[in-house]
Order: sequence, then structure tokens, then C-alpha cells
Amino acid sequence: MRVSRAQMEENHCAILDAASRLFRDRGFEAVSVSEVMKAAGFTHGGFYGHFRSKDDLVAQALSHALEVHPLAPQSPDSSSLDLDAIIDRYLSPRHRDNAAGGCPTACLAAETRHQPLAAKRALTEGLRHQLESLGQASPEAEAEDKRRAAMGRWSAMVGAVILARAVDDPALSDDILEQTREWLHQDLHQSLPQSLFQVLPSETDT
Amino acid sequence: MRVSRAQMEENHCAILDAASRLFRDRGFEAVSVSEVMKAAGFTHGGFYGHFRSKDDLVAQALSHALEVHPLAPQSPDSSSLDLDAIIDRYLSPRHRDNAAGGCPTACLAAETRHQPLAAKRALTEGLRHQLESLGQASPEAEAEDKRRAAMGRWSAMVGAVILARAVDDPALSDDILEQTREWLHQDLHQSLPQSLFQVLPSETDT
DNA sequence: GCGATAATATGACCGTCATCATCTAAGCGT
DNA sequence: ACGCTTAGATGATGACGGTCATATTATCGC
Repeated sequence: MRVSRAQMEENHCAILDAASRLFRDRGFEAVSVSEVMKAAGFTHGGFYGHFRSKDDLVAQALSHALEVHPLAPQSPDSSSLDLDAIIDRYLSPRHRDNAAGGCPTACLAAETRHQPLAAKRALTEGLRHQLESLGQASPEAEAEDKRRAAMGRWSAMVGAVILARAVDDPALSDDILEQTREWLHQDLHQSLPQSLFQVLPSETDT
Repeated sequence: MRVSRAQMEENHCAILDAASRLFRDRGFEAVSVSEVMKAAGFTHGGFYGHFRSKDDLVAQALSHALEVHPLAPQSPDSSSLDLDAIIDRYLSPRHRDNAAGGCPTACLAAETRHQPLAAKRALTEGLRHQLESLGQASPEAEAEDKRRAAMGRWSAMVGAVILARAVDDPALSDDILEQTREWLHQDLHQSLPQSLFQVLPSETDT
């Protein structure tokens, strides 16, 4: 049965949302087209009215997830992001255990290596934005140092979440998150001009 | 046709080698049992004489790859690993482009999240060894600091290789490796007691 | 050497999945 | 309001892949 054009646009978005969650939770290959459609509240038949192929869905869903998922919640003063808070949130057990709603990069970057060009392009674009955001939030003075620190820190954050999720021992998993968090905080405070110390939250937490 | 017991043991190992390379190159799910057997020089039929299931193969291949693949080539004085050299080698374009023969963690850790328990256990064990090695190679004084730095650095190394491989832009990919490498070197030299500086290679490379 | 055993090969089975054809009913232009 | 258009539903198709049954042939214990 037909629906209004606005409704169809909404449905398209619902499919992308569902796919984005399912893919993050279980991976591109483990999720079938029918499953995505069912999760969005449809049957599998209408799929090819929205997408040219599953590969097309993968690329669009990845792009969608990266657009929707910000590195940090938009704070009141959006120009200055609190890097300590971003790190704590990203490397939390909560984020580790919430893959379906978490950072698409940590869930899907590794798999994207095996996906066709369009998906890789989407990831590349998203990654650029993430590095840009992290760079802006970095305390380093020179632009070059900001960029370097952003890449290093982002690699560590993504890597730690991936490892923490892959591991079978909860204690080790917690430890990976916690130690990486602490290690990044230490690095951050070493790079920080002394004048900025007062800005940091009082309890840097454990 | 039957083969000798020793031959069979060898064949088993050949299958694990082939599987290990194929899995690292294309992922667990993208490689079929028949493909692994063909790569090892057999047909698909004999597979279930060696393994109880594909899941079993995945776990054994992962364990095998992690045992065989050392973090660094065994240097003459094996007790003191050169962390700078390990980092340079790991974060090189050569390693990025050689997934099939490279570090299993960078290739398979993310996928292992979706694998059954046995595979996760294998990865966990391998990860423990890797962290142990990195910790021993760390310049930090306290054991606690060694462990923390090992986890942070290892997360950054694995994360950077994953991101560099996922990205569609060669320049960005190279940059991720290079900047993360530099960033880790900087961190390493900050943590280093001054007396050790003379040991570092003269050209820390670009 | 001979027969029981067992490692591979060949071929088949069954389920899943991406994709497509056809049907239906509701929106939209006139 | 009417009928053309089309979003979505139902069902089919063809390929692929994991697993198993059976056949074949070479090893190993006697």
C-alpha cells in the first residue's frame, strides 16, 4: 500500500536508523536485508525501492550513523569541547556495552576495509570530521601538533574500545578501558599549558 | 587416499596457516571452508576430519596466528625489546598493506567480538602476551606504569592500523600511521629517563 | 604381505540470503 | 472524485556455503 511522499522519506530514514543500529551491533555481513526491513517495521519487498543493493544500504547507513553520532554531546559553549570529558565518555564500560548506539567508527571501521568503495568513502569523510573535532579540542598550540595529537588519541580511543569489546575477560576489558583512559589523561596534562589546568574538572575520575 | 600420521599433522598445520592468512586478509565470514582447504592444497571433504566446525577452525586459526606472529622479531638480546623499532615497524605502510601476513590483532580483533567463546578466549590469551611483551619493553619504572603505558600504546597501534586500512584516501592513511608513530615516539621520549636518550636511533625518521 | 583402519575426494543436502516479479491499495495530479 | 502512479507486501529464484554420506586408497598393526 502506498504512502505519502513525506512518509516515504521518513521510512527511508527509519530503515537507515535500523540498519545503523543492527550493523553496529552485529556487523555488516551478519545482518540480512530482511532483518533490517523487519526492524524498521516493513517486509523485505520494499527494500529495492529505497536502495540499489545491500552495498548501497551499507554505505548510506554508515554515512548516516557517522553524521548522526557526534563525538561529544553539543555542550552549551560548543566551540570549546572538553577533551577530558570526551575521553571519559568514550572509554567507559557504558559505551563499550552499547555498541548498537555507540560510535560507528569503533564498531565498523575494521569491517569497512572489506566493503566496496562507497562505504570506505563514507568512513573516510566521517573520520575527517572526527579528527577535525578532536584537533579543535586539543590543547596543543601549533596546528600541526593538534593534528598529530588528534590522530594519536583517536587511534588509541578506537583501538581500546575494539580491544575491550573483543576480549572475553571482563576484568581485562575494564582494565584496558581504564588504563588507556588514564594514560590519555596523563598525556593530555603533560601537553597542557599550565594556565589551562584550572579549567579541568576537579574530579578527573578514575 | 590415506597419509601418514606425521603427514596428517603437517596437513593440519598447513590448513591453519592457510586459514590464518585468508582470515587476516578477508575476514572470518568472507572466507569459506572450501576456500581454506583449496588454499592448503586439499578439497573440502577432509575438513571435518580436522575440525569439528568452521567455528572450531576460526578459534584454532586465531590462536595459531597469535602464537606464530611475534610482536617483534626476536632480537639477539631478546630480553630488551626496542620499543621505538617495534612502533616504527608496526605503524609502517608495509605492515598496513600486508594484512595477510601481519598482526592478527589488527586484522581480527574487531571481528572476534562476533565470534563464539573459543575464539574470544584465543584472542584474550594472545592479547595478554602482547601486553606483557610491550610492558617489558616499556621504559617506565613502576610495573603499574608499564602496564598502563602498554595498554595505551597497544590500543593506539592497533587502532591506527585499523583506521589506516579502512580509509579510502592514501594520503590520509599514510598520515594516520605517520602522525600516530610520531605521537607515540614523543610520548615515549617524555617518559624516558634522560639517561636513555643516547640509545635512540639518530634519525627517528619522519 | 594382509586386512582393518582412517585420511581425503566426490558428491549431495539443506538452509540462508540477495535480488527480482508480481500483486495490492493508497496517494496525487487532473 | 477518478484513474494513473507507486510504496510496500507476497512469493519465487538462483547462488552460495556449512555439513554430512559414501567412495577410494594408502598407512599401520599383525
